[in-house]
Amino acid sequence: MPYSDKDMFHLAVDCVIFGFDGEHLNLLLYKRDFEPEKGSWSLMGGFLQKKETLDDAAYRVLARITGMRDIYMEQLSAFSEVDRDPAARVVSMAYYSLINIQDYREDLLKKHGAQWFSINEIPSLVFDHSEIVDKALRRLKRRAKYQPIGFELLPETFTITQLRLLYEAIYQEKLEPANFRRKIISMNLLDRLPIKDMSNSKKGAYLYAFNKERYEEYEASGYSFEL
Amino acid sequence: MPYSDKDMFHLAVDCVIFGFDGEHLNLLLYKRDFEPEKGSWSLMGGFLQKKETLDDAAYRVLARITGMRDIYMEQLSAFSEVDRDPAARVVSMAYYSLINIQDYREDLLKKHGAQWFSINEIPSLVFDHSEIVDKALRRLKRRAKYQPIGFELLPETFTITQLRLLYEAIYQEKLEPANFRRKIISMNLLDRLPIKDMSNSKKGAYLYAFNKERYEEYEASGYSFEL
DNA sequence: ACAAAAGTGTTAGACTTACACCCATGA
DNA sequence: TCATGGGTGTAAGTCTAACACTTTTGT
Repeated sequence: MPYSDKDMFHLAVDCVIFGFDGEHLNLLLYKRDFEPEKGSWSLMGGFLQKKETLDDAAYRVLARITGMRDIYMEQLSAFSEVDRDPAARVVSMAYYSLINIQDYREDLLKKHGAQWFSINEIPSLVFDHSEIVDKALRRLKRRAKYQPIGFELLPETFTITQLRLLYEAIYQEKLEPANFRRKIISMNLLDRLPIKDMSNSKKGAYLYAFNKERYEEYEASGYSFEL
Repeated sequence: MPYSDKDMFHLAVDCVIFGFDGEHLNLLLYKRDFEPEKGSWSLMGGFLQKKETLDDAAYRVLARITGMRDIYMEQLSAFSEVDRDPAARVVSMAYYSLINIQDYREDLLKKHGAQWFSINEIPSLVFDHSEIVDKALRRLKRRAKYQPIGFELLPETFTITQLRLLYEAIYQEKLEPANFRRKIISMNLLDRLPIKDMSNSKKGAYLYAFNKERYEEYEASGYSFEL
């Protein structure tokens, strides 16, 4: 048996799940339902199983809690401090994902004791989960600037104002509406639909959809998204 | 015993080690000295041990092969395909590191059958190591643009021309000497020493040193490095 | 003197920022 | 008609790209 002299480890995945409610960036947490630290707020997690990849495991956890598939998800970082889980040595791969908050299945959240928290009001978390969230937030801020991932947090169609509010929530700073609008439109990645959203103004605001195919073409020919 | 019903895994680290020889970006590889795939070119790696973190393990591997400490190193990504190592299930955490090629200990490299390869002439590698290298290269290109990590690949002091050649090797494209010089100097992160390097020109070129403290101050007050 | 690398100057055009202004419409 | 969010215009200032030019010194 090869490597039989080598140590073996429990491997877990922990998911930092972001959602945007139109105003604040939110984080999905749940009350841990097993020991140790049962009852404390925690990221969603689960153990890696023999016949799956880490990505598989992360999607499995996400689907269990939210009922959603086809979610934007990305590896964040491994956390491997020897005593991070006081009960046993567990190495955790952290993932972060961006979901359209309207798609989540309320019943599943309830069932798992899950709850959305504004990123400005995050409670204290078990183990090193606060550190994980911190890292995820920093990563999200950077990524949002240089890759078109913001759209993952919005519905299929959205107004430029909604998009700006999202970026303001991510960056935690105000953006000039006029300049933001021109910049994002000049990238030519949004398709304007012949429909207006009348819910926020009398004039109505055109709805747009992100054109992923076009982005991928541009990207392949050396273009790089920014801001 | 908590979690006793959960699967356990072998955990490895694999290190993508970059060096710059003044002209090309290089990668340190070694001939694998144990089965499976003994004799094939491979990244440096090792198994995680019970009482160390993944970072510890990566530094341990690096020190064993190069004799160096205090090296720039960063987690890249976990690779966890079920059959990535045909001999057994091994989940690998990939790291990449940047070293000053002049510091490496030739004797240790020889002893381990290690060798530098230009990134344009990388041989085929065992398992998924080519994929790991590919990812590391893409990460390095991005990082170099937005963080001052290039300096890790140069000696303590260097000329602006050396720095430019490094960036040209990373980006794989030519840069305007005049504009590059002005841009990097305008960042105010380099200290000019009262010494000239006479080895490449009759006029001589001033040597500079990266001022890390100043960078960290700037960074703390919101500045962000670019290009 | 001249070749060659180091380093400075200059200018056109692109992009950013800030803010003034016009538009459409429900109440 | 007027208040409100949606959307366009514009001009000053900054940044970039390209390339011409000057500096220094070993041979």
